[in-house]
Amino acid sequence: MTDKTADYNFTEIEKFWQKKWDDDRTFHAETSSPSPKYYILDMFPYPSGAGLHIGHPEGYTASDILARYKWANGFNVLHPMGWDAFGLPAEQYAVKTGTHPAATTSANIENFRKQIKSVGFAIDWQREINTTDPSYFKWTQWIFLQLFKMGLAYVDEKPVWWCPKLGTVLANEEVIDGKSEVGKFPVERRKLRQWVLRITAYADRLIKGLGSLDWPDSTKRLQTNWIGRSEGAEVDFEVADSWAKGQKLRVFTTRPDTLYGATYMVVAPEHPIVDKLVSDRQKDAVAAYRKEIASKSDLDRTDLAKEKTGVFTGAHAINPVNGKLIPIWVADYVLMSYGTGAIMAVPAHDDRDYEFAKRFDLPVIPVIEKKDSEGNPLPLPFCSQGTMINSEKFSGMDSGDAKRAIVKMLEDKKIGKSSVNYKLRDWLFSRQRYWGEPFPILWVSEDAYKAASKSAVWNGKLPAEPVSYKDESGKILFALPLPENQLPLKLPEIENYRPSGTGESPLARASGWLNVKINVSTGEVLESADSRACGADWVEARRETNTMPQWAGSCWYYLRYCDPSNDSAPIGAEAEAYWGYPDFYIGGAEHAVLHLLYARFWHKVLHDCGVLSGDEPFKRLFHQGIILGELEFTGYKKDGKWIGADKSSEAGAEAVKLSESEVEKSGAAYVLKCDKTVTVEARSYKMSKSRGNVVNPDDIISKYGADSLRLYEMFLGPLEDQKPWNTNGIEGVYRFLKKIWREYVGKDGNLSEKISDGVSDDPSLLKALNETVKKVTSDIETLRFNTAISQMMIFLSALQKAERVSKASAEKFIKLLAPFAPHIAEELWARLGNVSSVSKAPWPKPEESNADDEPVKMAVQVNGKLRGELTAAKSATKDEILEAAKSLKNVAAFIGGKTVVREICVPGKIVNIVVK
RNA sequence: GCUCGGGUGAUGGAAUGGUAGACAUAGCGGACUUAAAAUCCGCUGGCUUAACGGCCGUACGGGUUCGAGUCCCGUCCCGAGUACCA
Repeated sequence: MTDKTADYNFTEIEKFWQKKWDDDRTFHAETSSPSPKYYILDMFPYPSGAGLHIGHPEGYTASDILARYKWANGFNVLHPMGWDAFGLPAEQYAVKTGTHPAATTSANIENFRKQIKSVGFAIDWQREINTTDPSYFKWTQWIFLQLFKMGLAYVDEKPVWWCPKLGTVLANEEVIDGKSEVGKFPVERRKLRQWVLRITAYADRLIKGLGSLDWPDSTKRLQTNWIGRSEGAEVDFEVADSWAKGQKLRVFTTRPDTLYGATYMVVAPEHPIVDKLVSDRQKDAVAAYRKEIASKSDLDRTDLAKEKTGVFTGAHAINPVNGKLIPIWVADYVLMSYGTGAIMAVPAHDDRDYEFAKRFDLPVIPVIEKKDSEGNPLPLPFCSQGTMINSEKFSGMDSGDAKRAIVKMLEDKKIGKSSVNYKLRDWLFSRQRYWGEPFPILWVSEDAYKAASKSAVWNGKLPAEPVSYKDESGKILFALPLPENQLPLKLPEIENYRPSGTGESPLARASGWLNVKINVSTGEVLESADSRACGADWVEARRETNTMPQWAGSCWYYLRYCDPSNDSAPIGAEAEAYWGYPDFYIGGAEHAVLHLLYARFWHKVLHDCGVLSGDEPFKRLFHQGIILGELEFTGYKKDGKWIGADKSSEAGAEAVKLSESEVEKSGAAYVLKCDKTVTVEARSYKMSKSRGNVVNPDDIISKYGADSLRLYEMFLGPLEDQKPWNTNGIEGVYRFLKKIWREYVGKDGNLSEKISDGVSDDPSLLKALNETVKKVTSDIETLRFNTAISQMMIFLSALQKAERVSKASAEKFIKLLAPFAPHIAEELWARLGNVSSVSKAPWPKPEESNADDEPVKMAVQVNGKLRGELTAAKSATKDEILEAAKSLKNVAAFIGGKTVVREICVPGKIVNIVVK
């Protein structure tokens, strides 16, 4: 313990115990432990230059409470921390200042580690990891090679989001409303050679796997929608016109039951078949339309979505079910990237087709009928199920049955088949940046690739289909994986971190690193200029200049914590067998689709290639809600109407005068006790630098201590809710801690005289303590920390009122407090005479009371309205309780002169007497 | 538009269908103090009553129930996600 000061000197206490936990490695988890394991994972932070945000300690405190609670329950707990340290900010800083991103990163990590330690988390710092450490990204690269080998990584020249300002491409997920997620810069479409991961091959498994997971429903739904599986059919339509005889137009539809209602077809402007379809007469119009669309960014295309556009090709298709001729149009509301890039349009039963048909005066034929609750037919268009009409032999059928019947007919006639489509696209995996993991790939000629494929070095390391592309000079280059013994492939030192602007990363400027020779029999790599690289086996090779996106390192970090220094595998078999995967994973909901989907994908891949035994990484997931800034004044309302938007508003001048003194006095804008008809409106916003409402955890810790910060963040409200910060509110938990201190520590600094061995506690104190043990235990299990803290506050009031307390009870309470406020708990635990850490002391068990004569309070209602209250023994019979209830003065008054029709008595809860 | 989530005192929030507002903040009053801070005690949803008590009250309108903040139907408002995915 610290020196026996009489005051609650939180700064000294917290420093002392943080150092002791560090020195003693109190929270180090051994893989060889005989105890049951519990693995608690936080989403690791990006160590930004801005330092710890007030939101970080929220999730970390929650997981820390759980970790400490599990330690106290005899578990061997893995609660690690690490750094997701590749990323754009450090690189942008490098572009500006020339500082190496590694230097920025390591300084930021230092700062983050210091800040996180100052909150007093029970973290196993022996297992700290850093995604930018070569011993870590060696395995990120190794995993990429597994993906490559399995044919799940390929290159593709395709339109991608290019951000000129950032000089890089971005993933779909990183583009929000036509702007980059980072920096909010405009983006455009560009065709570039990119690495892509075949996540779509896992689409079904990624949906199915969700079923067994203990995740928030909303997150499961988000992922399911993101993958966007839809079942339907592919149908071939023959083109009727002479100039396009024999052409077939294949469409995807989820509603084959509406086939008889198809009155026209639409192909995407980019669809290659358009050239073949277009008639001479429509040639110019179609060309003009396609040009117009091509010049538009996707943002414009979406913006124009209000009014549908399109143009007739001049061609017609034959509806395969009824032989009718229907016109084929080109329109940008059909996307080339989904389905087949062509649709059959059924305006009667699709909103978009209906809108288009109305605009261009195309026929609308209803083929399904449905009536509302009053028996009136639903107006067109409606997209639900119903009874088939206008559909020849299918008329009269239920549309769901017709769907199956029509698909079967199409399959029999071989003009269609059932089919599944996904919204999910393959994962664009390369970035034109410096500060990321380099791809362990060399580009070589076809001959070199063939030679290498015969060598034992690459035996079983190459994909079934070689990955290749044609460079600007027309030469075809093949992707040859770097032999595993040459990992990690480190980044070269360069002077200029600016993107090359041509679509290549700054790595393209590191010519010594870039251009190498590789020995196709031994796999050795040397710089091009190296004189040792001579002989027939040595061939020219160029390294891949792209780097991996930031997601790569975070896709598997949870595995590395289990075995952080293993240099022969990403995770060893023993570590995997013992730790398995996180029992509990907590982090923000903003990662609901990206990180959490990518990590699941990699996990399944690693399972498939035999590295892992399990198929899903995160069995139990929880999202903490974000902490918003303090409530801010937004304006005044009078009789429900806005009378002033801000303090200076003239319209609200009178109201401002009325309330300003109150506002001044309380120092908070949202207090109103003025004119009753005037309300002050306030709301809270996300914390941001520009708004100036950022709360720095360091300031809170120096003013109130880490224990207060932890307690307050947990007391703020339910963990999963968004909630506003309120610096005033922290006074409450700070007072709570000071009160505890005063109950335990006397004025002389010794243990309070109130606490002594050998006294027996007052029954009411014992009861309060027992209730607190129960409530705190169950609330930790269910992560309801706010009510657990309330309960401890209730116990403290009981303790303050008691004249004496036994040492045993005093210790019990400290054990309950320890996960929440570990520093003060350790200090008081030590002052109570204990030598080892309170964090390892066994968790208190509630004592079940058997006393039948224990009095319980019950409410008494007459006709459902509360009329009185009574106290009865726990063992009292219903009759006894009812009699007591009826004899209550107020109850008697309400039932007097009336007939009792029913009596409800729930012992221990409530009595309700129904009278007439 | 669609899909979720949510509307409870001045504020953050409590309430397995069973005494609405626990706990805390802010406020008011009091004790201690030369004073302030700190600390302790009391009050604090609205209306009504001298008081006991009564009436109303969980966004709004209905319903189920002995009993509804909680369950069901409809409406309004706020927040999040998503968007021509055929």
